[in-house]
Amino acid sequence: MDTKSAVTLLSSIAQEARLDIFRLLVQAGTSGLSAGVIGERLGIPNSTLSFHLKELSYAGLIHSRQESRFVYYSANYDAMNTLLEYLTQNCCAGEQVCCPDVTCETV
Amino acid sequence: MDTKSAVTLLSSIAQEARLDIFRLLVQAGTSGLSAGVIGERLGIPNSTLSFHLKELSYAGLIHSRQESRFVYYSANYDAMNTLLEYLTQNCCAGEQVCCPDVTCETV
DNA sequence: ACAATATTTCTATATTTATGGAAATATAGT
DNA sequence: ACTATATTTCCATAAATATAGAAATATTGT
Repeated sequence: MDTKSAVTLLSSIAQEARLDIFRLLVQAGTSGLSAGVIGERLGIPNSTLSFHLKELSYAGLIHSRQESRFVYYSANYDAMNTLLEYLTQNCCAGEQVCCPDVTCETV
Repeated sequence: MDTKSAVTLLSSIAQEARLDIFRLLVQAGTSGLSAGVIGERLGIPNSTLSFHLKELSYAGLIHSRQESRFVYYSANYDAMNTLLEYLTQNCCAGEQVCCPDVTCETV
C-alpha cells in the first residue's frame, strides 16, 4: 500500500455519513445491507446516500452486488485490514507502547 | 469515541502530507522528531508543515513539546489505538472474516 | 542588544467536497 | 406494456481545505 491509496481509503471514511455507513457495514458482516436499509437506518436521503456509497466503492472500502431490485453493499475487510496495517507499520520503534488491541471477537 | 471525534482523527490523516508525517512519527517512537527534521525528511515547506502539524495536534493524534529552540512532535498512540478499535468495533457479525493482523512487533 | 536558527502566523488563491430536490434509470411482478 | 419499488444521475449551491511566500515571533548563544 502506498500513501495515495491509503489517503483515498482514509478520505472515504473521514466524513460523518460515510463513517456511519462503513461501521454499519463492518458490523453487518459479509452479507451486507441494501442501499434502502442503510438509508433508512441512518436517515440519509437517496441522492446523498448514493453519492457516499459511490465514494466508498471507488475507494474500494466496500463492495456492492445487485440482487433483484436491491443493491447490497458490504464491507471490504481485506481493504480495511491492509489500511490498519499500513497505519501501524513499524510502529513505535520497538518500544512496545503502541500495541493496538484490535482482535476479532470469537462468537 | 463518537463519530465526530473519529471523523476529526481520520480527517487529520486523510491527506498525503499529514499521513506521511503521522506515519513517520508512529515509527519514530515516543521521543518524536523536531518540526525541522520532519520538514527536511518529507520535503515540506515551513508554513505548509506548520499548518499540517497544527491539524494533527488539534485532532489529538500527535503531541508536541518544546525543547530549547526545537519543537518535538510525537505520535499519540492512545488516540491511534482508540481510533482503530472504533473502526473495527463489533466487526463482521462474529463471522471471523475481518480479523486485522495489527500486532506490536517485539524487538 | 545582536545575530543565528527554528517555528508559526498572515495572506490570498486555488481546489475539492457535501448537500438534496427533481428527474432519469433499472428491475421485477402482473 | 404498465405499475410499483429501488437506486442513481444531474444540477446548482454552499462550505471546507490546501498551498507556500513573506513577515512575524520565539529561543539560545555571544
